[in-house]
Amino acid sequence: MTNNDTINNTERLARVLKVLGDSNRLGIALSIGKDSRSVTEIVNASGLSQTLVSFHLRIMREADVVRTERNGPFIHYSLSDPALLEVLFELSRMINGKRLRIEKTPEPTVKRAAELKTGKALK
Amino acid sequence: MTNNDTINNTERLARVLKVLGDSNRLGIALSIGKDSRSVTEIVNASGLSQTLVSFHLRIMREADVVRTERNGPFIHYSLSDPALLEVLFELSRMINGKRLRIEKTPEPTVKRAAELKTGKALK
DNA sequence: GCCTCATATAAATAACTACTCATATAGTAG
DNA sequence: CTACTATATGAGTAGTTATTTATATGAGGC
Repeated sequence: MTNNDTINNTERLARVLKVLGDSNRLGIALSIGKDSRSVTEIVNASGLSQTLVSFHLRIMREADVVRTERNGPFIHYSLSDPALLEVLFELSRMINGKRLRIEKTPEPTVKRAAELKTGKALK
Repeated sequence: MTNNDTINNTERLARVLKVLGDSNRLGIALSIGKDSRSVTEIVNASGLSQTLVSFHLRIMREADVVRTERNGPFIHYSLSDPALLEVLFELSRMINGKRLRIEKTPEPTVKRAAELKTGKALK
């Protein structure tokens, strides 16, 4: 592996991180999830204007974060690699830590949740 | 967890992603790695100006991506959560796929490295 | 063909970001 | 205290980005 490859890999990674580093786009990615969603669905879920959603979807498309598929008058968007979600959840866990997770929290036990409520686990 | 928490979690995640979504900052984070590096070391490793490195380090510090510790005249920076590296490597693997890894590849065996050299593993 | 719905694109702009250059602060040695 | 090294900060700026408004394209039904 040449040094140049490393640079390019870093840059490619940075590009994707930047694309996801906008809360509107991140929200869109999370709302697509493992599924496939039409623009209208995304618009409704996000509360953003159709134009703005299309704008962000284009950026995500060009960064190859999402894929499109036409279905009649609809264009359905899905994550190019749904495994992205796991990475995002993991990062979210790291960042939001004891503050719980993004979306429906998948695994915290009742006991753990109780600790969080009392602030006991927050140090 | 209220809906508001979700929004805040998403925003916090986006903020960190944005911080890492600049190739200079990402490079700095990767060059710090599991270690602790002085500003001068980072400057030398990155080839960026001291001012620019300090500028980016401040952004990373304020996003809590890095921590500082003073040692005499030096200020050493380290990743707040070194596990961040694994997440970045995983994402990099997803993105750069068969195109090899970032930095010194941590784990590929000799055999694997040989395959990579011949391009055999690149499909 | 025309109408409607779904989506994309273009242009304009305000806000933000990375960067440079100059300067300041802080630690250590003498 | 002075000199030197290490690091941070402030001001200025060019370039980028998110957003809005207006308009275009494209598919399906009539």
